Amino acid sequence: MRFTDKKLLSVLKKHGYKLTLQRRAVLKVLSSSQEHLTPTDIYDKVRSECPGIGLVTIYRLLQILTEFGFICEIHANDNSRRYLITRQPEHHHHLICSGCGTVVEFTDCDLSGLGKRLSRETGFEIETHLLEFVGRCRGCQKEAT
Amino acid sequence: MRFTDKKLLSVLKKHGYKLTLQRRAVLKVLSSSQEHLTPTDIYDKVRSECPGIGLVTIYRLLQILTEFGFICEIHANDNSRRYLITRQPEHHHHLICSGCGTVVEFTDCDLSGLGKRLSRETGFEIETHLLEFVGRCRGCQKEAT
DNA sequence: CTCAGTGCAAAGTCTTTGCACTCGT
DNA sequence: ACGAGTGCAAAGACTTTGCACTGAG
Repeated sequence: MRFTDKKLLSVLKKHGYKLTLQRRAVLKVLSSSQEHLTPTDIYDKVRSECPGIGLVTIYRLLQILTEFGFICEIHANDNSRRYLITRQPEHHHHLICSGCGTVVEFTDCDLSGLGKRLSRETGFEIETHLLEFVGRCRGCQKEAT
Repeated sequence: MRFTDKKLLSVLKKHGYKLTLQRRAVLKVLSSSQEHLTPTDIYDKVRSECPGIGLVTIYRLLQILTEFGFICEIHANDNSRRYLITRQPEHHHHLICSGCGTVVEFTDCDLSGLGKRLSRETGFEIETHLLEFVGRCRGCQKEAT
């Protein structure tokens, strides 16, 4: 599941944000991408549709989306800095392809048993957890052979 | 479990690295800290013992330690950039206190069932995973009351 | 004595901020 | 027409690199 750009636009509008060409273009790119993108990745993709756009505009929209919880970061892909993708608002996790960067979201992870055990052993009061799986998607498996 | 500075020094020596005062001081700070530290955090801590040290030296040692796999990053603590801590070399995970930043390592996580299910459902060939729990340690729970 | 290691300063990235102009409402 | 939003350029924050000096082996 994933937000459409229409949905995102309507939320922005409801909160009094203006629906500029730039924002429409960025949201289109974000909502239709399966990969986790850096601000610069988004910039490059958006420019074909919206040539004059500035990188700053992307940073500013990303910040707004983050406040709404529409953005989440991918961590497992080490070397890189800060990867972003639109998301569903419920608690969820990611399965990331180490080949092409495609991200699949999944929601069901039963970690309550492990959480309880850690809590018992360490005295910590568990608040949340972060879980990412990394692997190769079908396409990238084929490529490797 | 955690590497002592002695152990780390002996590995460096074995690989032909010189054991300078600066390196000794940084390793002492790293190996005795329970928190995840930024390069600047380390810098501040080391300066009391080794006043003339440069931040650059810390970056350079961190890079060496990373190559050996003695460093790992903490991700769950959002806002911040790049947090570091000495580690045990086996596959392991972290339990992080959202109050004081203390990090506890744990090794046993049974995610093979979940991994298999994801693999079946998505066609991904799972390679690895990243798991972090965030909570409040005993001390920080007391503080809150 | 030798050269890896250091610290300084400068350069490179990435991100944010200030400001005048533009365009959605 | 108004003010949020934009793009430029400049400033900040973080990290890496070049270079001459220092000190561990």
